[in-house]
Amino acid sequence: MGLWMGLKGRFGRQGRRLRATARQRFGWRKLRPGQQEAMQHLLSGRDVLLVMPTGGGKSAVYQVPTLLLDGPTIVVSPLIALQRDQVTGLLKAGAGGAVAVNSTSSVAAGLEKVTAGDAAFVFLSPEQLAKPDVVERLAQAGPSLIAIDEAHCVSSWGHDFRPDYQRLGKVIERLGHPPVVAMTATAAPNVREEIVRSLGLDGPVEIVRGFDRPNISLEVRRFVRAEDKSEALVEDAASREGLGLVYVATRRETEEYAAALAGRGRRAEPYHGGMRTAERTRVHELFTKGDVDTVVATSAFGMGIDRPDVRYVLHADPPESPDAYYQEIGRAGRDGAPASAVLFYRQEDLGLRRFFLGGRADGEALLRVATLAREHAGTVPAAELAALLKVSTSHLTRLVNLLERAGALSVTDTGDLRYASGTLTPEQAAARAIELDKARHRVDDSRIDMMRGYAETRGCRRRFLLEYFGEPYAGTCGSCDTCENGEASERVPDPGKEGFPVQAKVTHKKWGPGTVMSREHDRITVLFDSVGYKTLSLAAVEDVLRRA
DNA sequence: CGGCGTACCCGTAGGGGTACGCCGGTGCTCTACT
Repeated sequence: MGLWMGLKGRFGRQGRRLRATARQRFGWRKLRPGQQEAMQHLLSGRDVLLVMPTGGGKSAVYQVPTLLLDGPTIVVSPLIALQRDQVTGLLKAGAGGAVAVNSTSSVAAGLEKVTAGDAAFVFLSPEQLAKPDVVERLAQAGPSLIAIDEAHCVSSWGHDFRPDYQRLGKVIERLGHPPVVAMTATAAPNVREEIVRSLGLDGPVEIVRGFDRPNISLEVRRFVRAEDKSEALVEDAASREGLGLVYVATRRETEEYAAALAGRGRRAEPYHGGMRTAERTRVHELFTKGDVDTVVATSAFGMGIDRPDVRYVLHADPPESPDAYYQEIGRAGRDGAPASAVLFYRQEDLGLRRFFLGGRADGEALLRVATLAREHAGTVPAAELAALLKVSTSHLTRLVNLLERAGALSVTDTGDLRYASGTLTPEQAAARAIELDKARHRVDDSRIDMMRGYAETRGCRRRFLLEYFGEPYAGTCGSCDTCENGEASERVPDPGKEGFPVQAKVTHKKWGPGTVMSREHDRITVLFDSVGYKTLSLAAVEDVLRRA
């Protein structure tokens, strides 16, 4: 059956058309594993969740089918710079018109191109798609596909930072829900679930390829004193060959480390979101040309960077989750040659990440939004409510998202709000919204705990990461520090066939349902729906945990 | 959450101790003015 499907997929008529289009219009002589499969699912009308490393050819998955379908493909992309690069690339390839619709040029003129049929690809930010008239125009153009680039942003940016990400599900519906492909380079199982839920994907095919990056060696170096850590990092970076990245947590650190490395005779440049655009562009170009040794950056440097020969990615501070960490180290060694990822770790440095998670939702404000919406018979324009409450529209969007999930509010196609529940009082609605927000906070917190788990594990680090992403990994990798010093092999877990094997569904007395993500010889880590990741001692687990 | 700078204490000279407040990431968009 599997073989037959494979043959049918490879030699089918549709497959031939896809490969011919890829060759003739884009000059790609071969499709990579997973690409054709994803394309065929899209052509047959299925939604697809595509998890592939950067450089793995995710864009091709929507680009090729677009040329076989009527109507434009709408691409949701988080950064204007990314949109620009993609448009330039498509225009150069001459693969149908492409346009980016954003605040840097006339939105009306861009949409005109789309309705006139001059653009097979339209790139937009979620913020553009928050405008009902923009969505209306796109709907009229009869889109054939929707592609969500960097789909993990739905989860990592959608809650507070860029709340319009949480509204994309509604937009997809409004656009008639043509086949959707959500693309990302990393996502743990609960992040994948959130992407699917939030976008409202309909029975999506999940395609995961190239997750393990065996050419990247993994190492964690632990420190007690901050000074020792930074000295060791500078020493390490200064002695390395080739192009590299150093990730830090604050803008100030980018300057400090870059200066320290420059003092050691390295061509080092800082990069962060607070720099002037021209300066950011300059550093980006130096990196693209390879005219720099090390870029010292906050998380602002990443999406859209594309060099195959990054040899090392050092972290002066841990990121907020293994997802973010894997994304950042995944920028090393795309050429397949050996590369290293080293985390310079102090437990205290996780504190800043906990701070960045931010505070709890504003209960007062939630109650006021709910109360005002209910007092209004019918609908209220969101802008009016924002003015009345004296909050920014993005803050209001955040509150509305929570109240909508709590079942108290609904948002009309034109962006107006309506109190949707006949049974919930505003007080109950606010209380529910607060509970939802708390739950998300618990899960985010647990991801920081998992980052600590990675840094402090004495087992194989690669196994830790891959199991975190839901990919069972037998044995040890041989190319991380714990494998090399022999500790990992002493700690190979028993497979746990009798008790709680990896991927087993379990139920906890207090935390409810979850999935076993990893085992060490004396403990297991379980991903719970309600509270995120919890590590449990096997000795103490019998009374509280059972197989579901 | 943790690091860092500042003010202040002590008690008579100078610097060590501590308490307190502030700061810290990611980008879209729209508006006003050059």
